[in-house]
Amino acid sequence: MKTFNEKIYEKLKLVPRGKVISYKELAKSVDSKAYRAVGTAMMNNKNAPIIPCHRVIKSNGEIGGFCGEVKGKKILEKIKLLESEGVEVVNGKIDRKYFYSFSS
DNA sequence: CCGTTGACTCTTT
DNA sequence: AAAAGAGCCAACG
Repeated sequence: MKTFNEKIYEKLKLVPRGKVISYKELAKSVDSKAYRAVGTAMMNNKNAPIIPCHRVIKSNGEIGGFCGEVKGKKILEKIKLLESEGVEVVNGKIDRKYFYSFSS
């Protein structure tokens, strides 16, 4: 039995470049509503290189607090640059059309 | 086993 | 529109 975070990682890895997904949708993809646990899994994520955490965002289209307004940290622009490769980031937010869905 | 915590989300004010 | 409160699940001590 894989742990919750493992399942989340698998799903997240399936998200194509230029697309993003919200915590809720990600949790739902694993048949759970643990959107909180999803975020915790990302924080704990030991598979950092294989997990595009920056591709996971909030449902309202904003980036997660992990790079939103971290004083002293400049990762904010780094994330925006990564998303700019395929996702149009407007005012620090992402359009719904860039949201990836597992329901095909 | 229970209480606290967290990269969240939804509803109401 | 912005802010606050309640609800949600999993991991840790």
